[in-house]
This record gives sequence, C-alpha cells and structure tokens, in this order.
Amino acid sequence: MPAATVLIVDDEEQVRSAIDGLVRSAGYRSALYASAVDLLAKPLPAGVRCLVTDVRLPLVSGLDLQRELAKRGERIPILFITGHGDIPMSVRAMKAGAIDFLPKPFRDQDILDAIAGALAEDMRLKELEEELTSLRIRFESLTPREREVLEFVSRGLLNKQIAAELGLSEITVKIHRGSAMRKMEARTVVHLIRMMEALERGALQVQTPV
Amino acid sequence: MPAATVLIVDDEEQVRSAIDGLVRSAGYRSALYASAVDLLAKPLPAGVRCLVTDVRLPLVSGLDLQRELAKRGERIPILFITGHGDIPMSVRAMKAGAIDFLPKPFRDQDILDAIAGALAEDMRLKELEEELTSLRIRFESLTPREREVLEFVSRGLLNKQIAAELGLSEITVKIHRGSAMRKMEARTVVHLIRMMEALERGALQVQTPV
DNA sequence: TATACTCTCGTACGATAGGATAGGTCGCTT
DNA sequence: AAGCGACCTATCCTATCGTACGAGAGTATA
Repeated sequence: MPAATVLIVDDEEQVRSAIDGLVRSAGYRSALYASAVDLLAKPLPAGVRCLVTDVRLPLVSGLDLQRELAKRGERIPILFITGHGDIPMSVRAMKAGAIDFLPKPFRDQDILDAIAGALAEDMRLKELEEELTSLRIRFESLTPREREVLEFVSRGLLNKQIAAELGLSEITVKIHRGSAMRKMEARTVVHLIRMMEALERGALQVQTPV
Repeated sequence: MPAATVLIVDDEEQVRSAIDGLVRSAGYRSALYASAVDLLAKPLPAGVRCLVTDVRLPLVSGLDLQRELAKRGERIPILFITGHGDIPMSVRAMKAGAIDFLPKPFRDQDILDAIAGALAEDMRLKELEEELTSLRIRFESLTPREREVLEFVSRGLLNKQIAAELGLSEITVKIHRGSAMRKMEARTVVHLIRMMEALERGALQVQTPV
C-alpha cells in the first residue's frame, strides 16, 4: 500500500514548501499546487489522500474549489487554512463538509493532527466506497428484468405478487430471482436486503454542495 | 399542533428581548433564559424547537451547554450567535453539530432564516425519532428469547440453524419467531430486517460530543 | 448464418416457513 | 393453591421458496 498523499494548494510558495516539509517529515507523500485551477486541471492522485488548501486564493477560492470538487463527484476530505478568514467563511466550509478550518498561525502539531484525522476519514470512506462499488458492479451485471424483480423482492413482495405485478408466471419470477441472487452473490434474502439498502443509501449519501 | 418554540439564551437582557421580539413577530413561541444553568435547570419545552444561544456566557459557555445537552441525550438544533467569537470556536461548534454560527451584527433575516432551517431540521428528526421510539417500544415488548431469535433471523440464519445455535428444537424457534413477528407488527421478513436495521442505526446515530 | 443473451413458461421435487392444535415445565404473583 | 407468563416440544397441514431439467421465441452481434 503506497503512503497517503496530502494535496497542498496555496498561492504562496513559502507556505507550500513549509507545509510540504512538515507533511513529508510526517511520512506522507505530497502534491503541490499553486492554484485551484492547477489542481483541477489533472486527475487527483490515487490512494488515501486529503486536501490542504488556503481559502483565499486568486481567481478560484478554496470554497469554490470545494464546491467544484463536490460537483465533480470527487470526494476528498478538505482541510482549510487561512490568514484572513472570518467566521461565516469557516461556517460555510464546515457546512459543506470540511474536516477542519485552521486560522494562521497554527502550531505544526495542529495541522498534523488535522491531516491525520482527514486521512483516517478518507481511508474509512474509501473502504465503504469499495464495498459499494463492488455492489454496484454486481448490480449492473443484472438484466433489466432481474433488477425489476429484485426491486420488488426488496419491498417484501412474494413471488406470486411479483408475478402478478409484472404480468409474469410465478416460475419466471423464480428464475430471475434465482439468477439475480447468484449474480449478486447473496446467500440469503436478508443478505440481499442489506445490499439493496446499501445501494439506495449510498446513492443518497452524496455530499451536498453549499 | 402547537407553534414551534425558540429557546433563547443570552446574559444581556437587551439581546434576549430583541431576539424575542423578532422570533415572536415571525410567529414562533419563545422561551428566554439568562444563562445556560437556567436552561439546564428545568426540562425543555416540548414540541418542535431550536436553541439560539450566545457562545460567550458567564460560568457555562454556549459550547459547554451544547456539550452538556448532548451528554444528557437532549437532541436540539443549536444556533450560535456571538459578538466576540473566533474561527476555532465556530469550527468546534459546527463539528459538534451546530446548525449555524452567526457573528454579530447580523441582519434580522439571517437569523430568521437560520431559525427556520433549524426548526425544519428538528421537525424532520422528530419524525424519525417517533418512528424509532415506536419500534423500540415494540422491541422492548419482546421476551428475551424472542429477541435472541430475531437477532439470528436478521443475520440471515435459517430456523434450523438458529435452533442449533440456541440448542433448541426447530419448532420452538418457529414459535418464538412467529410471536416476535406479530409483536413487531412485521408482515414479512424484509419488513423485519428494515426494522432491525433502523434500530441498530438509530442507536449509533447519536451526535458525537466534541 | 451462427452464437450468445434475454425473456418466457412448464413439471417435479426437496427444503423452508408459518400456522393450528395440543401438551408440558418452571418461576413468580395473587 | 391457583393463575399467569415465559419457555419448550410435538404433529399435521399448507404455502412458499429454490432449484434442476427441459424448451421455445426474440434480438443483437460477430
């Protein structure tokens, strides 16, 4: 497993290299960006990661960056730092899901603690996402009919009822249900229900951009 | 349904009455407290409600109050206002689940919007809580054995397996299972699973005090 | 054209679920 | 002592589930 990566966005070279040194000394890898645009230009590094950014940046602010990443579906824990921030700014960032918001000057340990927390959070969510992705892949492999049948199954309908609902014979429903269970690798109905709930919840748990 | 109540905590009489007037003009009921201790001394008003408090209070601060309410299991949306707050303070409050954090001076509309949001949130959570309470009451009405059996059922075990697990005959398991389903008012296994999941999740979704 | 996939339906069989009915033990309360 | 609730077990019966085996029809693709 590669080391965790800390993405650092700041328009001041001094700040970047200072945090860079701090982060490297803590054993993390780092990726430096002079602006939000730079960061958005290319795909983010893979693996466990978090983002440290100044709120006040030229052109595209840290908050704009947060919103843009959310819009792109890039889930990444964000840690804001700022020299001239105010309370409404911090509240807005936190509401949008920021991990922390540190006003300068801060102690080295403060930001390292926050980074450690952010990375731990990212790892936790990554595990959940992997689970969910695995589920989604399996769900995608279902035929439309199989998906339809599963929807009814997860609502607690009997095969007979599903058959009536879809205008099919009960046997056909059983067939679809059986092959769907195999494709989803669900041993029992209970297992299946949990999967379906995870799929539904996962789709809704997207971070709301503010 | 009685009107929503806004609890107002501030040590300055002027501030209290100002917000009180604002809140009343918006059609809400209000409850005024000169200190956090005052509020904690008696049970909170029932119904839909939210709390507006200054962060900086003598003896027990707004953040202390937030923590104390969480510790007591009193879930209530909190809206902080402050004249001399700083960013770390606001971040801490938001991390602990505050709805908003408004620095003075603020426009009347700002706080009214925040209050409306807080009350809407409280109403939403109250509905979920009612559902959960209803579930809990039914679950409490189960005998220990019935609860045990349901635990296994919700893990996807067959009656036969549950019987082996508990050292019972399969028939006995069926009996317990049946009466448990009746008491829980679950028509199908799927319905039951959803209930059990809600119970487990509900117990874990407590707001983490910071 | 041939192959593959999907959807459909049937019969048959074994396993499971769930209820009705009937019986018994144990411990606590009235 | 009697009653009650929790707990345990059994047999009988029915509905449902799950699968195996068999088979036809439509559609897309190589």
